[in-house]
Amino acid sequence: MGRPPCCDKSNVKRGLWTPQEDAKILAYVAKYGIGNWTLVPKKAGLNRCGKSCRLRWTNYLRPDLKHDSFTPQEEELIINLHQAIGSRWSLIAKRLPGRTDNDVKNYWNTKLRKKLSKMGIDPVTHKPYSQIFSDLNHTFGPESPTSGITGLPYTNMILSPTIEQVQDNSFSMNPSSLDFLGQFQVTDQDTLQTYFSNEVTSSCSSSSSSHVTELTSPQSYSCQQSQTQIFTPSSSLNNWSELFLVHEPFQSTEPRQEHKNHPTVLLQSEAAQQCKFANGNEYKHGSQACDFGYTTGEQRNNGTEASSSSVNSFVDTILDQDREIRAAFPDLFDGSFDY
DNA sequence: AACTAGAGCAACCGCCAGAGG
DNA sequence: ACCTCTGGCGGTTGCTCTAGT
Repeated sequence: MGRPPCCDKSNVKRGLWTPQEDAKILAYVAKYGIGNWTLVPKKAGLNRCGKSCRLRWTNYLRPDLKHDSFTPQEEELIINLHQAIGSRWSLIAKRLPGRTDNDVKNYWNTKLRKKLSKMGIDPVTHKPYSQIFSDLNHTFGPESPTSGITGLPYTNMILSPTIEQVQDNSFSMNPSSLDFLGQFQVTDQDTLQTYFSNEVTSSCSSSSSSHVTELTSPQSYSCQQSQTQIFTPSSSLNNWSELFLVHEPFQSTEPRQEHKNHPTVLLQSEAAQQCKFANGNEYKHGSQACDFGYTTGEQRNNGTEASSSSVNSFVDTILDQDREIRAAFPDLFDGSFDY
């Protein structure tokens, strides 16, 4: 019944490969080509699991692999593709000749994720942290039955980490954490505006004068509007869906109501703030250009009506983004892509 | 010089879909 | 039809190296 096991897993070598073992794999492939990996250990004289041999070949020994560092163009492509299709590393790697899914995954986990976090962008959702906090304000804010701060003037009060938490990186963005809500304080928006305006100002001004082509700092993004706020907490959401799962029950039953006498902080800027890579390419998330933060009610009145992400359902948002993703990367989808 | 923390990366783990027996 | 394996994949671990103290 069934196939025999490929190897005795308790009796195979594990750990790092030696040059001698690599040579055996290379010799085997040169002689027999790529085929049944379960036969490789036996034919090549290796005391390794066939699966391990395959991994060694695909991730390291393949002659077409690049072993040099990632270029800025590759970085940008990874970020764009990750935004489009998530952590489908094999698909992303197929767009990067000479790179494996393991390479791309490692590079993302060690470099790009931190880089985006430092730039005030959540690497999971590719949304600016400010928008996430803004969304949270509408989830746990005055209109939420769980808020506990009802009765406070709505205009300037927002939920936020404390300045100290941001400064010492002790703030956790994991909504599943027991301490998650406890980290928030009710903060006067003006205070935060003052605190973060310096950061935003320097970011915008230096980006406009910078000619660097590598994504090395927040200065690599430029923002074309000035009234934005960037949060840079120490870590990102572990899982964006967790936030929606928390968020959805409160917003799905009834549309969010705005207090006419207290214009609210908008969730998204309708005049989509253009965020660009230093090389001039735009960085977009979802269906709108990258939005670093709030606009005020006054701005809203001067522009078009805001489209709050909490007004649209999560599913609608996903479907909208899906359409754009398919348009941007048509060859990544064969028509059978499902959520 | 010794120690520590963090970064980088190779390798492993566990799951899944499809295929073989 | 059922069971088990293979190949592929994403997530995670743990080792090595390096920079900082």
